[in-house]
Amino acid sequence: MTRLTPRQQAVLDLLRERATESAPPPTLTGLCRLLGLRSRGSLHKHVQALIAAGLVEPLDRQHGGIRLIPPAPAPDTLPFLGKIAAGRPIDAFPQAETMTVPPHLRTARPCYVLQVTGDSMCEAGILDGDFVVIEHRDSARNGEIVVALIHGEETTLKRIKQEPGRVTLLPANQALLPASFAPEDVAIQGVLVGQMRAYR
Amino acid sequence: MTRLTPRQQAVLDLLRERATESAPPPTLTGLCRLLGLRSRGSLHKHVQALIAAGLVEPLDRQHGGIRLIPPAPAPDTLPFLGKIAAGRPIDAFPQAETMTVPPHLRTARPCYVLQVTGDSMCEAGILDGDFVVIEHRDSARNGEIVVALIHGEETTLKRIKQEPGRVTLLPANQALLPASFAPEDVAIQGVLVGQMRAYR
DNA sequence: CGATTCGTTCTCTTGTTGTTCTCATTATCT
DNA sequence: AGATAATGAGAACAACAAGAGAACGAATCG
Repeated sequence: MTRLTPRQQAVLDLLRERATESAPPPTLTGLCRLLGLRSRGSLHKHVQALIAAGLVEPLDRQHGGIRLIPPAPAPDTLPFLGKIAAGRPIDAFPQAETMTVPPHLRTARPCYVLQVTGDSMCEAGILDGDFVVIEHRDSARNGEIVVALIHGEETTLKRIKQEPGRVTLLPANQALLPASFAPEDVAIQGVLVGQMRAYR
Repeated sequence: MTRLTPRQQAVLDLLRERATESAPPPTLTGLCRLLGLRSRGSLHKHVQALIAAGLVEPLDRQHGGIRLIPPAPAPDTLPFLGKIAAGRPIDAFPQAETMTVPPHLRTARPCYVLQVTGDSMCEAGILDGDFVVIEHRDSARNGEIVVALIHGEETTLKRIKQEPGRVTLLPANQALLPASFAPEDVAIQGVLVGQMRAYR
């Protein structure tokens, strides 16, 4: 497979950008306006190149015109959403960056990546600066390490213990103490499924 | 192979610098501007010398947007050589399996992947079952975590401390003790550059 | 039915790319 | 001093990317 030209890459990026929004797939004419082009014929060449490269699939003609649907955006790249610390909310990046993640560090369900700041989980082998892969879901089993939103404000990475009428978040650092909350004060935002660290 | 001229080395350095960024490979004209040159023809000679030396590869798309890609563009699959433990040699797989590794967990030099068994490095955040990315080289700086072959028999993962006439391997587990050897009894097989863990 | 919009195909033009060539300048070595 | 290599400028060329625009068939809507 030959490499993409810069323009083809731009078209692909735009398609992937629009894919996340719950909007209908754009038409050729719509893409032209988004790219500032005035000729559908020119854009058609780029799209055909993307189809030939297996990066995009055309949709059958149903509602007036053929529309393009972008494919699964590269299975081993996940969105990198920002940093997480004990006691601070997530510093979310405005635009989603991505990070490539080995398949065995993630699950088949939607996942995302955070970078840990702080040593609240150091005894569990999660150090300051590590990257963690989080499976996005809103419930967890006891003993799992979760991303928890407390009081709608703070987001933290802790091991969870759920009892009737009480939720306890346990750090893995002897210098820190467990904290208990009412179940309605804790919202689970994901469960730890993988971890990575670079030594440099 | 003849030596590189100073100018060729400068071009190579610049290409390697730009390689880490996720930007598209530069064009000849772009490189000219970066180097302060006004003639693509002159730069072309240097690039051809680098290609002849096998240090750089041109892209296959001929005529019309050929760009230069620096060598060893870090394929994201590395050989997975087996398991490593404190006190046992590497259980090498007969045929090399491979594992995909994110680019930021490895270096530009040759690397491979091992799986850790045992808890001898647990206080450094490396637990039983973790995967470690090792850069293949035969020397290390003090304080780095290395794969060391002892007496030509046992292979272990430890933090290294090299003194005149003595090499000490320090585990990161209070239950274990450091071990000192003569320099000729310890062969460094690689240095830790990355680590991964799957929770499942 | 006609009007509109869609994808598709085609030609033409423009700009940029890598490539090759000649020539001038400078530094280094014998 | 003279020879050699390194370096750069600049011109010229063919190949390609990219866009504009026209034309065609098919499908939808009023």
